[in-house]
Amino acid sequence: MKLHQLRYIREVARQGLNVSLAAEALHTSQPGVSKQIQLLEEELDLQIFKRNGKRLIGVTEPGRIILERAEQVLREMENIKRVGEEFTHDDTGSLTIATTHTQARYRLPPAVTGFIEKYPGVRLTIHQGSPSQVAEQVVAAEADIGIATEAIADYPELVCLPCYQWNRCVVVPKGHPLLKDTPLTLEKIARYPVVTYDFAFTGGSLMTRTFAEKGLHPNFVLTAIDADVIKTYVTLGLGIGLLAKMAYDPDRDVGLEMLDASHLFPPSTTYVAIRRDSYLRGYMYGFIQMLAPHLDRKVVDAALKHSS
Amino acid sequence: MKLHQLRYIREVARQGLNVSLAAEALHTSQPGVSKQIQLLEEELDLQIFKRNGKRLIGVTEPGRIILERAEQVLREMENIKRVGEEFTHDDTGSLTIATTHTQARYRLPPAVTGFIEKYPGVRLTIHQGSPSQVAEQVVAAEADIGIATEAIADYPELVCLPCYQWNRCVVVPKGHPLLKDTPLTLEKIARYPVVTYDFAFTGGSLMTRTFAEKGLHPNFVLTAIDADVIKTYVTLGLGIGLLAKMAYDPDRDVGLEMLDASHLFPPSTTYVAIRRDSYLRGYMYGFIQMLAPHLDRKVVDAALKHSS
DNA sequence: CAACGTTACGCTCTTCGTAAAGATG
DNA sequence: CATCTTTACGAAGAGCGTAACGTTG
Repeated sequence: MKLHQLRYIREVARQGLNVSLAAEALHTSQPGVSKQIQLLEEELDLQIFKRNGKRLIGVTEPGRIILERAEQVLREMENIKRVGEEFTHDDTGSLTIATTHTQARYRLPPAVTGFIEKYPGVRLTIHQGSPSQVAEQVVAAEADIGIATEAIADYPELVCLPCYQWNRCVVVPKGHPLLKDTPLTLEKIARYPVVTYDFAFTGGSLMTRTFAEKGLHPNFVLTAIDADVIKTYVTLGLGIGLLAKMAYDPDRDVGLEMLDASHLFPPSTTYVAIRRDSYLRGYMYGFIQMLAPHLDRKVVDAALKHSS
Repeated sequence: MKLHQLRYIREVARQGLNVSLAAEALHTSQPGVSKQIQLLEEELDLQIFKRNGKRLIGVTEPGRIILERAEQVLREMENIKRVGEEFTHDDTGSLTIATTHTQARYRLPPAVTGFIEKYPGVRLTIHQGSPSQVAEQVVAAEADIGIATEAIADYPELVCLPCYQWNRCVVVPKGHPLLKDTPLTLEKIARYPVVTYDFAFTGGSLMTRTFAEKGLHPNFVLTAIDADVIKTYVTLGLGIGLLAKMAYDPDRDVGLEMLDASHLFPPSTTYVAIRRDSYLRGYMYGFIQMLAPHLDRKVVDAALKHSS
């Protein structure tokens, strides 16, 4: 059993059971891939792929299990390589962060600025997506770190660390009647059309639940994945905006006013998610701590170890 | 980076940093091992082993991490091999169980009997040891399954499943005054010299704690790791025995009488422990269920998946 | 000097790529 | 018949073992 053979079956599976594509992706010849897969199947004495004549048409039950395990092995090999890099070039490498729009736009910038200043040799990449996409990317080891608020604690492969809490606010166009009608309540919000996050997104489902508990069903005229889109439509007078307080910027959002709504909704917690089995580079610990000072190396290591 | 290289560094570490011994254990030549380790270190661009001239005298910090990861990789390769065996020879293989004396002697026999009847092709091995030794063996993948009562839930690498509960009894020589002095209490037990389990062993520490809570400090004249030893000395009149109820056999223990002590001590739970990342053969599920019928394949898989 | 690790070298086995042949839809 | 997989074969390369050399305590 050779590592190459595991790489080959993984790539074939990833390329939709197309051996030719896999060979190309691996910068090798197609017959070589074919051969190695046969050898592996012969050694294990079972079929990994279902075939119809010469075509691969599926993955067998044992094949599925083997593919999972193979991924694990290859990830761990990556980790070993990382250890080498960490100890010889501890200030160069790459960091890929998966996160949602709101975090990327309003919460990460200071940490990112500090990071590129402290670790100029590290290539930083940010992938944006829905919370579940964020989680999936970390699970698939396409991202080193995931930052999101929802749907991220349910993956057994991930360790989640509470990063910070936040709450919501209402934004309205200047001169809106709600500005004088204090204090703000859920009932008053529900009288107006509401523009807010897409339900799949940060805190979306929690908001509807909070309204529903009071028997309220506001008119959600528009749901977006993007706080800037929400604010744009509020400016246009489409309705009032309900979004993360951190997404309101008094300097920039000149046509809008903000009303704190922290007392109306339970606070949400944003988490940092890491694969349990990943080996973290020094600068990754650095980034996490810049984002949440209480998450120092010890805390993160303890969380990783606690259930590895 | 080759799998062989990982095997080599693992074996060298295991053999106390002796390359020659490692080469022998791996059935290969010593220079080959030396060479491959050098190549690996060169590729990773760091030292795995500390050297004094040509002697290996220690493991470097990155080396320690790499060795851990290498073990993980090699274990996972073992698992893949197992998958092959499971699907081609699903009724042959081996099962190694690590457990304590009391479990092996009084609780496992029916399950073992049933097992060898149902799976005659599987070679069964039982390793006996203290609870911590049991746990260590499972962690080191020297045993597939660990069965013990204490000190086994603290290993993050292991998943523990509650197997069954049990409690204690007092055994006394025939005609002992305690037999007529009902009901049995802790105070009455403490009046006599006590023969019981070694403190490191099943329920030992729990018993002393229970006595101490009542301000009692019985005279433990002998502590043993073995229920049969305890009973032997009780027969000899050294004191009264305090042991697991399952360890009393009315047919065999002819010179002894048993007094239930379940009401005096909190019940203990015996757990089955498995490495989180191990691939279980079908017959392993079979054995576990024979031992504890509620632990069917679904339950075990759920527990393994829940935190892998 | 005895035990241990490294270097040197020739041999073997594996792997890879190219070319050709066989299946599939 | 275009696409995809397998078979065949020759060349390059990696790993292994023996033997000789260098170090360590």
